[in-house]
Amino acid sequence: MPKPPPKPTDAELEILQVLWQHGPATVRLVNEQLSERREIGYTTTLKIMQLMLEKGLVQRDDEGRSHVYRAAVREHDTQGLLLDRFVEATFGGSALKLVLQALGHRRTSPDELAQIRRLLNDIEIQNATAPTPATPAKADDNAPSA
Amino acid sequence: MPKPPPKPTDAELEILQVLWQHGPATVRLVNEQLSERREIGYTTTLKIMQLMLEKGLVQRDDEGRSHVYRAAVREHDTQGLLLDRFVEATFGGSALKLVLQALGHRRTSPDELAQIRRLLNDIEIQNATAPTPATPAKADDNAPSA
DNA sequence: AGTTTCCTACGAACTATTTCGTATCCAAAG
DNA sequence: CTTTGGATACGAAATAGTTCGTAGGAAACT
Repeated sequence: MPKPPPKPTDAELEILQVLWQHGPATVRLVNEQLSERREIGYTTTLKIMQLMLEKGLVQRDDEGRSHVYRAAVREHDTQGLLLDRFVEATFGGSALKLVLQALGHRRTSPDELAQIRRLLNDIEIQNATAPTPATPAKADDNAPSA
Repeated sequence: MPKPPPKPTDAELEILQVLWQHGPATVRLVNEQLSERREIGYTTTLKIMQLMLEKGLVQRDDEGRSHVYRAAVREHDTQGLLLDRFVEATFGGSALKLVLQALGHRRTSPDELAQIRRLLNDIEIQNATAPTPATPAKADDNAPSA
C-alpha cells in the first residue's frame, strides 16, 4: 500500500464535488463551476488542483494542451471518512445524535422518510441474520471500528 | 441583537464539549479533560478559552482567584449550525445522503433504531397535521409492517 | 517576610490553507 | 515570422488557527 490520500481540506472538497458530479474536467471547467458559487481566481483553482495531485486526491491526463483531472478518491469513501471525524468532533462520537438532529432540525419529505424506513428495515434484518459479524463474542459491545 | 457568535473552530469545539458535558469549569479542569485525549499545554487551553471569550462563545465569572468559564452557546444550536455547513460541504446539501450514510456505514443498535423509528413517526404525524406548504399529496405507501 | 505555587495575560512563532501575481510555454491566427 | 490567447508552474503573501514561552500578580505555606 502506497499511502492513503489525506483528508481533503474545504477547498479541495469543493473541487472533488465538481469532479464527482461532472466527471473528469479541466481546470477551466472546475473554476467556472466554483465561480458560480463564489469569487475565485483561475490560478487559485489551478494551484489547489496541483496540490491535490501531489496528495493523490486527483489524477490527471496531461496529454493535450490542457490537462484533464479526475477524482482519485471515491465519493462514498471520502464522505465516510469526513463523517467519522465530524461525528467525533461535533457529536462526541454519537452517530445517533447526529441522525436525530439531522432529521429533526430540517424538513424531511415523505419520500425521504420512506427511504430511511427502508434502510432501517434492511438493517434490522441484517442484525437478525448476522448479529455483529467478525466480532469476538462479547456480551454487548459497540465496537468503534478502528 | 448584538451579534451572533461565530462558528467555533475544532479546538474551540473540543472545549465546548467539555463545558457542555461538565458544566461551568476552570481552565485547569478543561485542560485536564483535554489532556486525557491528547497532548496539550495549559497555556494553550487558556489562550483558546480567552479567544472564545472575545468571540462570545463562552462567558466567565472572574470573581475568585481562578476564573470560571461556561458555554455561551447552546449545544443543540451549535451542532445544528455545524451540521448545516457540513452537509453543505460534504454532501452537497443533501441531509438524506448524510443520514443514509451515517446509518449504513456503522453498526446501529436495535435500541438506536427504535429511537429513530419513533422520531420518524413523530415527523410523519407532524407532516400529516401541518403538511408542508406547496407539497401536493403524494402517495406514501411504504408503510412497512414493522 | 520570603518562597513557592497557581493563576492570568499576552506576544510571537509555527502550521496549514488559500489566494494570487508573474513568468513561461505553446499552438493557432494573422 | 510575430502576435495573441489560453494554459501550466511556481514563489510568495495573506489568512486562520494552534501552540507555547515568559512575565507578573496574588494567595498559600513555612
